[in-house]
Amino acid sequence: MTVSEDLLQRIKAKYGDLSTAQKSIAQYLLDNYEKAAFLTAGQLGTLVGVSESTVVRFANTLGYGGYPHLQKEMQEHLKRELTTVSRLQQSPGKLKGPSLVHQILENDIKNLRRTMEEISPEVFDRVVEEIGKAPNIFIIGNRSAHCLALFLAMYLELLGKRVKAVPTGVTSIFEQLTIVQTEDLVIGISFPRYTSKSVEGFEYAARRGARTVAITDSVISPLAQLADLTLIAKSDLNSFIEAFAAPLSLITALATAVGMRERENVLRSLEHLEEIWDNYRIFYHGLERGWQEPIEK
Amino acid sequence: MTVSEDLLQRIKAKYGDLSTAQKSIAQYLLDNYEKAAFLTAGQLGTLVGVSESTVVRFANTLGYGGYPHLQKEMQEHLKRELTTVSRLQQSPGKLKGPSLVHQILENDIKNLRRTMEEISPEVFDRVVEEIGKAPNIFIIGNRSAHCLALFLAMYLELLGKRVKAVPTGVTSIFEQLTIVQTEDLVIGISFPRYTSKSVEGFEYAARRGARTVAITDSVISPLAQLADLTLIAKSDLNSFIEAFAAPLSLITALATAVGMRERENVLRSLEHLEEIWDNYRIFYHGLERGWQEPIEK
DNA sequence: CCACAATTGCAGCAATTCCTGCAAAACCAT
DNA sequence: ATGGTTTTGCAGGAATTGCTGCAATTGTGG
Repeated sequence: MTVSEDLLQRIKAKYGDLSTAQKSIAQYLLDNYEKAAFLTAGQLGTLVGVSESTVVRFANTLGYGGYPHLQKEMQEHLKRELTTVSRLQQSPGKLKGPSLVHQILENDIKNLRRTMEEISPEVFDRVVEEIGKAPNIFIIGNRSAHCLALFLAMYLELLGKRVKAVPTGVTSIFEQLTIVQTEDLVIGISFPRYTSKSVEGFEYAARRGARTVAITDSVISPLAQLADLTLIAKSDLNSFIEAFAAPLSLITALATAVGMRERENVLRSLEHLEEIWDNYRIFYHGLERGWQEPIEK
Repeated sequence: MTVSEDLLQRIKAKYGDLSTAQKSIAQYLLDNYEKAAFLTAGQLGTLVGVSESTVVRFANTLGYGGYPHLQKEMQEHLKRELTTVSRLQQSPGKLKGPSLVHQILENDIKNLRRTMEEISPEVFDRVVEEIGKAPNIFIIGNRSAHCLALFLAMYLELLGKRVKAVPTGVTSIFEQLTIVQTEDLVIGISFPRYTSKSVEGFEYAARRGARTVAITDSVISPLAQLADLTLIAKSDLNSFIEAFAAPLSLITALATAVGMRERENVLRSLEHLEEIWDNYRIFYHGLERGWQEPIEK
């Protein structure tokens, strides 16, 4: 816990006693430990302009058992930085222990970051294209992913698309997919542990020649193997429940992008909807906020 | 640029040709490269449960010159993630091409952060209590919030609770809520622009003397006024679509906490479910991972 | 300028990590 | 089952990386 601080503090504490060459190493570490964490003693030495031995002795001076020990500490520091929200680190004694809520929200933040990192804007755009021009859209999603499927379906419908969420229900997925045609788009949403019905349904659709998009958690998911286009959203689960924030966010982005693509149509049909919503009092009227323009600084 | 994609793409390309042991390595790398990047071949092998040799051969199969080469690639990937994220953090929305996806995911990260700051662990715990001891639970959620309601309902059901998601459907919310009793718990989920049906239904339940919990976006939301307990999840919308990542994450945390509260019961009923799942082949079997314990340090 | 101390780099040795031949085990299709 | 193929782990040698004695260098105060 205080491990990462240790490194910085050790350097600070001993900095005065260090020799010139060692000071330059210390300097480099403070500025670039995210690079240094991966270097061998020799490489680090060359980079800083000192010999390998000096680097080793530097580690010893700081009180480490050897260079590998120092290196490990840098790596821990790095890992910590990756997974922890800086805000939490800074906020003082406010939180006694990282409560469960915090752990889970933090985990979802990590998933979102990672998703952001791995998502390919090109693929994303092409998916938006596909959704835009597809005459019919089928969305496969079972169990927990069904909620995601419904969400996507609902918004695409709002945007004037012909959409059908296809869960296993009264009729099997296959039956519901018999009407799929080659121009149609099938979006499969599935995360570990992938439900077999979803995989089979998706496979069936692919074999029938439909265009296929997978929203899943990794390139090696069974859906990704079958799909024309794959969008990755991370969903590391560290409990028995899926962490679906990232997939949901991705789906939100998808729907938004589709909306942007056909701005005119969408605005028109939204205006129309507003009227309906108003007439039928769909929304609560105590706190009506009205339409909000995309703001954000 | 394409360096980091290379690793993923290589894995995807060769994944089919890999053996079982190698697949589990691939799996581990995709989920945990931030840890794997620091490990030696031997350590990685031990962690995944295969021999060092298999790890080395895995690297070769992917086309790398050896394990160090593969390792270097993971490190590059990691470094990239670090720098990208910090860049994104520092200048939100100021990127050269701030793609829509990034904007939206980033916005959701912001929502999660603010939710994390504003959530009260005490209230959260009390809500968990309430859920735990309630004989029946009703979850009100309409339109987009319906997905959230379904999600929560599904998991609570999995945990052995008597739950009913109450959307406007064949019968009105009121009709569905006539059976509510004073010991029962009603959870209302609603975000701007609050659907009137949800507010009215929630109000009705409150007047009937049920215990009430609101999951909503602010203390001044109509639901919060009526509820015994209120959980705040931020959902700043910067488009016509709600950003529901934070509420979803909060709900995930809720369900997890409830699960933890009754660990024994839950584990027992999960074991039972595992059997059922297995017998009926609910999950896809190519990539079966089995039950994973909550790990993380 | 000299003597002495501290620091540095080299070179070779020690330790770790990685690679590969080989036999046992697992798998698979008869 | 059975024979053949593939996969796996082990063991030991190869390569890399880290450590340290020693001599050269630098720096310093007299």
